[in-house]
Amino acid sequence: MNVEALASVFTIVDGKFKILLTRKKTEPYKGYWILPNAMVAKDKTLEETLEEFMQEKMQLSNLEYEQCATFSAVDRNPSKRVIGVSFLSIVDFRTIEKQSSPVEDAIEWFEIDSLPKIGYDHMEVITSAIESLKLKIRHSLALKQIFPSDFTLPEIQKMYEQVLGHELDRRNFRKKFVKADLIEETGDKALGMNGRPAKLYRFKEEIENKLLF
Amino acid sequence: MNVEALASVFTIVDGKFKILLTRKKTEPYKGYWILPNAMVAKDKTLEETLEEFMQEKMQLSNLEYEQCATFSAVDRNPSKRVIGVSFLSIVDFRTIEKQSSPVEDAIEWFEIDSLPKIGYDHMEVITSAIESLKLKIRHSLALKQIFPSDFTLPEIQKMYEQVLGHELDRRNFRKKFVKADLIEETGDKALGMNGRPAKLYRFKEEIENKLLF
DNA sequence: ACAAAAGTGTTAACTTTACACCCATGT
DNA sequence: ACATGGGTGTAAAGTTAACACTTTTGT
Repeated sequence: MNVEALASVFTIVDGKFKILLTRKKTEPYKGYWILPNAMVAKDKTLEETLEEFMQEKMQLSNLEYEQCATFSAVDRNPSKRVIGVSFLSIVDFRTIEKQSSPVEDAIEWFEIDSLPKIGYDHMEVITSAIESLKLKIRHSLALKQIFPSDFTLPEIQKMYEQVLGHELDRRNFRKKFVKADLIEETGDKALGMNGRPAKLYRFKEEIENKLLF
Repeated sequence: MNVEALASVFTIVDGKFKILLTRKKTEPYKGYWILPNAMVAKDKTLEETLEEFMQEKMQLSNLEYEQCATFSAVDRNPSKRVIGVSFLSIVDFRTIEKQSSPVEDAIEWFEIDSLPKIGYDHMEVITSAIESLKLKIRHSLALKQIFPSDFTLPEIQKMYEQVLGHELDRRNFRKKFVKADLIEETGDKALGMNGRPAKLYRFKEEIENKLLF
């Protein structure tokens, strides 16, 4: 039996939620986009397999992965039987850019509401990952992964509005974060936008994993 | 690569939370207790494999299983490499009793706070299942599985207290369930105990999956 | 000075908690 | 009649939701 690890890696670029996909170069599903994935070797755990693959082939290191779901439909891969274990990761886009190698032509970030044609059962995997993500971002620790430092409250609010699917009140949103004792001002301001510049924040060193929404 | 499905089946007997284990009859881990588990065949999904096994070997049919976690440590099984996918199920004990066959000597229900010696990495699997259970019973739909009908509020409260690990106020507990519009009286009362008999309830036909705690 | 986006405070509605007495049964 | 456990109401505290004006920047 073959077992593969699949990664649904999410990030935020310019206030838009995006997922990392790679284009398949060979049949089956040639030209379709799929999730990064790697077959598990006999002497590796799923997590080791995934981390190595993501580092070597996707130029993404030091990501944190969380198990998400396992897919075992007999025909999910037409070539051979493969059981897929999916992982969820959320990263800070600014960190990625620093690490990324010059050119990786078959790797791209897509907005989650305008995905290209997806190969295998990966649309199902993505849908399940987004559901897990909805649950996950309700907890404060998850946010610290996406926004390790230097975020503005309007930024983080926009992310919530996209993932939760509805608008939130700016004043109440701010109050929630302040009362939860999660963030502190860095002292700087976000420049380069229209209007009054937003204050920059970071998450405090030691935060509890509180339920926020 | 071998892949197995593992089942953590929970129930309540006389107000006590219990988990189903089987005793291993052969080496390795002879005499230890382990979770029911079945190797996945090439032409079966994990869910099919588990359902068939539980029905044939454990005399438990029509259970609902929910995926829980995947275990891939290289040495988790000393004989050969096996990746384990764990499932969580919660059942009404009265339903089981009706279905169970005369004698199954190596199958037993254990209270979760006094488990026997556990083989393989199954203690880790159980711990992870209990964590998932804690999250799960906060949602109303999960409760409907354990208590399909004819439960009393004190019963369900005792379960919450065990799983959540702290005591709850009887009056506020009741109010929460009534306001959530989840339950209705059957009209009968639970007899055979000391004190005033408790009213019996059932969950309403169509309930939303609300967060209760 | 105007447009754009950020920051802030107060009040009302709702939810949660804390708490004490009465009720129905078995012995 | 008494012991046991179940059922109920109310008030205070805390939380959430609704809402409008002022501030800081770029043009």
